[in-house]
Amino acid sequence: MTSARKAIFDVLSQTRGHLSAEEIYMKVHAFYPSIGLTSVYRTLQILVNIGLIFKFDFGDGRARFEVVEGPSGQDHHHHFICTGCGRVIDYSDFTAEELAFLKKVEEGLARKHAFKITNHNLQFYGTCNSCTEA
Amino acid sequence: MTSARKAIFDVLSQTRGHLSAEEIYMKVHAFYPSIGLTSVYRTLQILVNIGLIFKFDFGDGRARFEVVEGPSGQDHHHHFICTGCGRVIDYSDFTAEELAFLKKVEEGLARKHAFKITNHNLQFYGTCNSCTEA
DNA sequence: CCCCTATTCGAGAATGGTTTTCATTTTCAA
DNA sequence: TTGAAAATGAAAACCATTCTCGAATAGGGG
Repeated sequence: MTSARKAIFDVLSQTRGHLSAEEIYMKVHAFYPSIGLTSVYRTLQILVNIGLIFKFDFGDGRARFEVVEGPSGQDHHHHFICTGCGRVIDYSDFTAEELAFLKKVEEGLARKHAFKITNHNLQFYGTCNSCTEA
Repeated sequence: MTSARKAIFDVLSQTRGHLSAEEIYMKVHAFYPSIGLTSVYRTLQILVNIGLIFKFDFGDGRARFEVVEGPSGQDHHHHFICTGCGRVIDYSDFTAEELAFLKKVEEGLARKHAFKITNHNLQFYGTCNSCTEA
């Protein structure tokens, strides 16, 4: 891991939530001015493949990235996306029920189709507080 | 709803699974040759907003569309995406457990943040049978 | 320290799905 | 029929992402 890659990973580790490639680029550029946008994209792809970060699509045309952070998905959470204003809120309750449910699905998939699940992504859509009022 | 829009919706209704905008365009074009790709994109956006179709992103750079088809999500299913070959397989088991789990999450979100959930999206990632062997 | 080779880097160009523009056509109510 | 509003298609624009390629860098022997 080179210094450029470490800088990108550090920014992701130290920032909570949903950064786009360009946002990451600007944050890294602040203290590592020689960084190029190409390297950001390249590094993000590597980190996703390694399994250190997640890549999300919230429907606004640009990918978002988050550190996995924590062994065995301890910081695992879901996203609620407001279809009114596009705001994204983390949601991490009901983990026990979720794990039980997901385990069942994984077993079913493995048994019926011989699929090996490594990851999942659950997103909720709806309207947030202020958008419901308006 | 105009004839062009009906043609697009009909194609989606009569085809199972995961069509891209261009695939839809080609299918509609076969019996409605005057259709333009612009109208396909425009109509798809309208149908998504109305709530008649879903829009998915499987990570291959193009959006996929499916009819909602059926009141109160009766044909609801999830997607398993093979990270090896990109294949997408529908999965619709464990609906009872899922509904119970999702209901809890919706209640939690409504209580804690005053969010109103209208939809959700659950995707699984992993390797399919043939990719695991290879 | 210094080569040497493979890897990584950044700038700019290219890519490609999607959106915008805009003039034309169609719709539909009066 | 008529006229305003909505819808249409072709082409251009858009823009996040990827590709290209020559330069810079890393890092393991000598």
